[in-house]
Amino acid sequence: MGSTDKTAVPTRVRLSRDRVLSSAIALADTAGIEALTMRRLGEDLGVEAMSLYNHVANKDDLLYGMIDRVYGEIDLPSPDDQWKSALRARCISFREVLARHPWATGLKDSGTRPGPSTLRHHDRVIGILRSGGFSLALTAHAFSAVDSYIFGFAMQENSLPYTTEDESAALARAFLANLPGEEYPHLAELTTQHVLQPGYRYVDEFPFGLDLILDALERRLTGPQDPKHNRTV
Amino acid sequence: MGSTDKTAVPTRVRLSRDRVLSSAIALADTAGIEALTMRRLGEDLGVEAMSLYNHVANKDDLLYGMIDRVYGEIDLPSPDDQWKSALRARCISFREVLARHPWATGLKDSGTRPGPSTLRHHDRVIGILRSGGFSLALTAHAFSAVDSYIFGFAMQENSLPYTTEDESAALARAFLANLPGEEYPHLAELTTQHVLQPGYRYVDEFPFGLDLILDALERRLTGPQDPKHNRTV
DNA sequence: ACCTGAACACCGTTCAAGT
DNA sequence: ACCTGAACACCGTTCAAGT
Repeated sequence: MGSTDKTAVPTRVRLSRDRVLSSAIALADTAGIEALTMRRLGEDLGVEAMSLYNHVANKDDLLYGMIDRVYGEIDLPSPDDQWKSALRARCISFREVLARHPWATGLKDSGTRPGPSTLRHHDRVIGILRSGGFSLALTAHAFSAVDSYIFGFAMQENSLPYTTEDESAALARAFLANLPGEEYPHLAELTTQHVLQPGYRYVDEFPFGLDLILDALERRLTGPQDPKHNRTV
Repeated sequence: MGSTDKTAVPTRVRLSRDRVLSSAIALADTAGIEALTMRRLGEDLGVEAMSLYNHVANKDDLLYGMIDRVYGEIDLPSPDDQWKSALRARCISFREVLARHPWATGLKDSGTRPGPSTLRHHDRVIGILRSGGFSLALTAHAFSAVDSYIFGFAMQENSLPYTTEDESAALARAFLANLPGEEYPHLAELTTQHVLQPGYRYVDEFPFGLDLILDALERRLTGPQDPKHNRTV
């Protein structure tokens, strides 16, 4: 329509890998990963599904690209900061990113084909620990422990069937109503006396476990050497 | 063939929800969760896909049933055991179960519709912590921290592209060959100097993080009260 | 070089029909 | 009560054809 092109054809933004990835992430964020189909993604971009294959090799490649974008969103702490506060900030940012992109939590492809943002991120985290005095073995231990916790927490958080606090309470109440309390007394007690108390939000559990791990790592680092776990290289 | 039935029709084992679940788990274990389709599952059971709908409501219901079976496989420690060793044994069993059924790790449905085995398991874990002297708040903290770690570890373990130690080394070597080492020096160092050292297996990282968390929980339990995290009910 | 239409081999699920 | 065949509305992906 109002195009000043000499051809009367409406100017169309060219497709690109970047645009495909951005649109795919937006779609997965808003409609869920199961809504991300090549046909629907093409529709969102005003293009036939088959055109996407000019910019991504296949759907797996698309998912790899999306995952690398997610890693790129995590705040990269400066390597000059003190290891504990730097790592803590990075972990908090990581969880927020995974909450923003729930579909990314279960995607197991990050390990197989890490993209440039993923590699940069990993290198920085390792560097922070090494600068903080961690041996190679303790660095591997720490990285594994911390990221396992974050991934697992995000997964549990995402698997909760509610989003708002009100919904949460309503569902916990419904859950409790169906629960044979005499059969599961401890579960019933924890639900009524703790989870259903005003102000409870599962996400608030995150810092407890994170600080538990970080404090324990600090103790392993500065305290007496544990020959079982903290052998030097 | 050799049937002693009065009808000459070969006796066929009747379908049942139990048989459907067992067959589905076996299929997912051996061929991967993406191979678990209603048609393929029907084939394995010698039946048309549509017959399955007489025993499961739909595919989601099938997955719920499978998840509950998985929870049923976790060793339930006796509630009379000391909390730390009981919880530790349960965590080790849990990780083993998830390694046996990798498809169960990413399934987020456990929280939404817990089955009887899942409820029994949760009730027992909560009971062990409560008997060990954990407040309700600390019980919730501990449960979340420990299970986040286990789920996340299993996810990372399952996302590794190899299974045997030799494969692992070969792939790490290939990874390293493609890695621009000057761009990611810390990642390159950790890979060559630690991961590629003989005898390294990622699964061996598990007890480090687990004991890190359990020791820290014990300290929170017996040590000076932390008003931020360990408030009583 | 990039986009498209038709086609292929799949999905989960429904429904009426069989026994 | 349980099983089936055909059908529906989807998938990811290929391939030759268009521009």
